[in-house]
Amino acid sequence: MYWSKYFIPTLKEAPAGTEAISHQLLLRAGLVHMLTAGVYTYLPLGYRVLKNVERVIRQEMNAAGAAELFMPCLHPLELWKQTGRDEVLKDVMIRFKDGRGREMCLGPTHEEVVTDLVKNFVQSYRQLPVILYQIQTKFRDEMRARFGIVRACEFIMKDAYSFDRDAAGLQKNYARMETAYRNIFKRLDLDVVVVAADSGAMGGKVSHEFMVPAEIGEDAVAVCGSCAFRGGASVLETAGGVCPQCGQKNLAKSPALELGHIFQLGVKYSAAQQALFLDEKGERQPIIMGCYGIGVSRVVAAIIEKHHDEKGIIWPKAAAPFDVEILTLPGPDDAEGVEPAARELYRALTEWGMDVLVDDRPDSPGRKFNDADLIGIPLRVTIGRKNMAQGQIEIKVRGTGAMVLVPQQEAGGRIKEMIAKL
RNA sequence: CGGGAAGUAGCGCAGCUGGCUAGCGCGCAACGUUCGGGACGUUGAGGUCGGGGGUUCAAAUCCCCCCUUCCCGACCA
Repeated sequence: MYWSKYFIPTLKEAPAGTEAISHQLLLRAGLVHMLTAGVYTYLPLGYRVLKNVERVIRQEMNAAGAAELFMPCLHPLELWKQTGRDEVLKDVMIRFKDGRGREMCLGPTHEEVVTDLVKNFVQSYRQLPVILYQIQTKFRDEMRARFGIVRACEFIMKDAYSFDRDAAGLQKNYARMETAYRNIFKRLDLDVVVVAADSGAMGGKVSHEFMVPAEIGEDAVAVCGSCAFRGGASVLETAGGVCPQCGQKNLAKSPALELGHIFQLGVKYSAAQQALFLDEKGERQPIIMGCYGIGVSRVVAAIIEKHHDEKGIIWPKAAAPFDVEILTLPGPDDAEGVEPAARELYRALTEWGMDVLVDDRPDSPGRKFNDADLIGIPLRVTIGRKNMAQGQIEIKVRGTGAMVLVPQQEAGGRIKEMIAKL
């Protein structure tokens, strides 16, 4: 991809009224644009990041045996009345009447819809277990949207639902999902704390939240300053400031962002919606359910919150919109062949399967360097007239600042090696 | 939904105790000079001063109502 043909509207200054670092960098790096409070457009670069996060999630979900589908966001309110959640969630639900006068809502979550689906197709224990998931837009009428895409009215969520014949099956799928979640966050370089949580309006008895300590967090976790211990905020009350792992009195409360939440729902929905199956004895039983959510767009904000410096974003490899940015600094007549060298390297790297962005804009070096730092692509390859006169190309790692000069012919190979090490 | 702050060019802001043609920086367009860390010069385009009402000879500026955004709190599957 060539920058001059792409669409990356970077900003020199942070827009007024932005507080969170991730919010500022999302806007400054040209990743998102606000339409109205809590409603954002994902610009090409931000959309690439979103798709990368989704890819990681899909891979782990598929590996865990979940099947992807895609449910509607437009729901008849009638369905929600079956579980009474039209009342429970009425404050966050965006409701309206359609042209025929039917009461409708935009889905804030999908338990009712997926349960309705499954009850149509599952009649026997032989058809269980099954895990379904989707990555889809959710709508919540937040009274106070906050911190850019951290808490939005329209956002992307991965929601999975497990259906089992018994409690043992649920335990198994629950554990499987927890493992998948740990893998997902690890691959995205997010150091999550898993804590037992309240199930709230979702129902069920057991639930766990996946939290990442972050300044802008609206929840809290306990963090030990002396060892690697991290735990739920409740530890602070029970342990009274003494770390349960190392015994030091160095336990502190840290704000944290909730990125995922998994629930053992039991039969709350299946019973209310009559999602029943026949067991071996020929008796009708409600399906045992679990549900598993990840705030995909919030994960994007969390990654930025955790991976940036004063100059901009430092993308972890798995989320980065591109693997490599080639930055050209040709002279007026390009006697040194900067542009041809960039095109050749772009071709070679792309053939090797890398995603490459070439900043071919005819702008000043300062602007191009600063934009490169801002958008935070893991490797920056500078092809400039001075180094090219010596037949050399510069490669710099965004995260560490490590820089090497290599002969032009070896650049492709070196980049490949360096990418592999990230 | 309670409390606070703010809306002036695409972005960041000044002007506001009423007074000349609404200004600055960035960005944008053209030309020239530059060319490894947000270059320089010249010229130029770009505005319902958030909206409505009122006071006044005169309103970006004062008063009232509304809208929007941000922050704190309540809420948050």
